[in-house]
Amino acid sequence: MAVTLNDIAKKAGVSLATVSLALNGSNKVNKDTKNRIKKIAEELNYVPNARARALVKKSTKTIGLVIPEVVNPFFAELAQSIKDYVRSQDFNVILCSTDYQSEEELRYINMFRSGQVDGAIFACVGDMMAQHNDLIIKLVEENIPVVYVDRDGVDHDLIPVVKSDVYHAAYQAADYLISLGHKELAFAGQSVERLNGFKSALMKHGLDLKDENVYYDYLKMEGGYSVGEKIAARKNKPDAVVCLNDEIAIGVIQALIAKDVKVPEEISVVGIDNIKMANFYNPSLTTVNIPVSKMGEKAAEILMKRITGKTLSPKEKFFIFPTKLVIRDSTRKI
Amino acid sequence: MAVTLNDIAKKAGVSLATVSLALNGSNKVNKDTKNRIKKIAEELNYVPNARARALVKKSTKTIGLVIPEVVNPFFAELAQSIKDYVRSQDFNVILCSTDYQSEEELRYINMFRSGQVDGAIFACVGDMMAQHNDLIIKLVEENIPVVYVDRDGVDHDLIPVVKSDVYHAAYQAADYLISLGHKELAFAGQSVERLNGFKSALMKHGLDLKDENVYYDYLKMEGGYSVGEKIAARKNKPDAVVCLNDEIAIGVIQALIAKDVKVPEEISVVGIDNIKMANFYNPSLTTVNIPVSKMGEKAAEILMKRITGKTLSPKEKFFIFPTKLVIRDSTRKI
DNA sequence: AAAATGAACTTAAACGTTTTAAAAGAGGGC
DNA sequence: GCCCTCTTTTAAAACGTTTAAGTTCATTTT
Repeated sequence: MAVTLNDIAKKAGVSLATVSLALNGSNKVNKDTKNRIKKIAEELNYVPNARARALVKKSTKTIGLVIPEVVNPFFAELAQSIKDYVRSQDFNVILCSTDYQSEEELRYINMFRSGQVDGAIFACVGDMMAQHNDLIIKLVEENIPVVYVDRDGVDHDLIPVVKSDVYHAAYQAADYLISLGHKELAFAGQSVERLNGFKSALMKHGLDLKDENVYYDYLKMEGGYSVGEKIAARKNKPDAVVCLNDEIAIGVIQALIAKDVKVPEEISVVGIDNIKMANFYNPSLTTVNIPVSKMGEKAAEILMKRITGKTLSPKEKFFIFPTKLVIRDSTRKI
Repeated sequence: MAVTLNDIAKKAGVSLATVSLALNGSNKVNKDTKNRIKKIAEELNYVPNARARALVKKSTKTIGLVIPEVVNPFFAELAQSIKDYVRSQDFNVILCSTDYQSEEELRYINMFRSGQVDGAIFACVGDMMAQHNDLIIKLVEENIPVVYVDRDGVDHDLIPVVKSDVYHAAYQAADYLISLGHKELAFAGQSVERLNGFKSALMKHGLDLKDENVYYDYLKMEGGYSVGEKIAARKNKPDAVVCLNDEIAIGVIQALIAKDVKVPEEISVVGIDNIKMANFYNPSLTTVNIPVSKMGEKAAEILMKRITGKTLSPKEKFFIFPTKLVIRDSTRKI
């Protein structure tokens, strides 16, 4: 059906090897024959068989990207930036979203072991599911490079980690709210690291944290909405809330507004991530920027280095991006 | 390095063929040997080489998904639903986003021709870029099945199209606004089909459309914001605007509010798509629902049918989904 | 003129599976 | 002992490349 090297070889009256060499631009083949072969290939509309090539080269020029879901601006942007980078190196990315299902991650790991990809990036599925770090370590030991992004690193020399300082992000958010005069801060979302950063800011200013002010749950936008409803229903409301991410923050705000609690007049809300929508929401959202695109690009760059056998600088084995407070309209001075 | 059929064969004292047969569950091999082989495979932690398998089976169990960008809730949801469906058939999806670049689409088409995928879905890159329908037709003629979603179909028997009735969606939006008493409607975004639907509603009610009320441009959220600013700056403002999609609508609203034009009190705004954020925005967005997930699932189902050689019902060759008006708070009766 | 060099091309192995056709072995019936 | 049949196993081709190791033949070197 499809035209192969052999077809070209016959038509050109040379051996299949010559054709291969010619099309790959080897300088061991005569210029004239090379051109002749190239012309014939063109005419026949030849395109090399990627499957055959993959077998002999032991490479599919494809990487796997494991994320919890695409329908989440943060991961979408991560995916985009990673795709953009690897694409520039003529690689492709297989989209592996797990929907926070541990078994799905497992299936993907097995697929990776089969050699369908040359490497993989595992993004942040940290807190909320059983991890397969042991299997992932096996994977890299079988020479399939892996890099983690925003996922708690196993301390393994062969698994580089690209992170943002989310501990500090939560700290910044809380610290800013306190500097505005807020005294009773709440936290929404499930992430040890962020919660700890949040706590450390309170501690620094000698504020204490009531249990009822911690909504430590696996939340999405709808979950944020429920938290907002719960807060609105309390007699003693917190005067500010730090959310694990912007989506949750938007959910919280929407619920508060719906229950006639004014944001930021009565309660200040801050998110983390700085997704595009944060700037377009109403009120626009005060948040802590996480440079997702840069992180994705860096992770991809590091993975490609590993795939091509380049050595990493020590810094690249644990690359941490700083976060930055972005002040908008969902917070105000008391 | 990695363990192969041969390794198992040696250890089991049988031929490589027997091992292959055994592991693939053939009933031509003795039960005892089968079990013995399976046990050894287990012990050695064997996993079949996907690259070799792909070569002989002429299948990679992978499809390509071509979309303009992932960072767009509509396409993210489409991607998610397609991934979910094909995953249930043990297939994977390669993420091919073009950033609206015609050449990128071209590169992907060539990659598809090389046999890296068993089929492909091309989503909606219709109006805003040079199309490669001719090359895509070649692709399917080379036996790589393709389905279009929300992309203007070439009239080719081998290219099924899954669509939503966006013409009608725009009609519904405009019709609803008119029923609320609005008389001077504007349109924002670049899509012939939607603009035509919009126009037909005006026509039906005998309203005419001034040129200045058509912001026919390739827009994203930021673009919507500019349009909102322009509208806010006009002395004679339209009293309602229909946007190509929800993102643009949100941009428009955000700008209007920033310029102290109240939505919906002074201007009603309606979107199309019904992304999740439409319900969480403030004001929540009146929009026309497009069942993206269902569309994605249907497209994937049809593609898988084509890949596995099943025949399609006539209906499946042109599958069109109805749209539905969703009334929220960004519109009001005059 | 023999030997050495080098350019241009070819042979054949390799990659790791699947799968077809053939071989080998085990019983059974005559 | 021979022929058949049936089960189990194996050899080998095929998939379409890449590439290391030849081979051929012309040209240069000594």
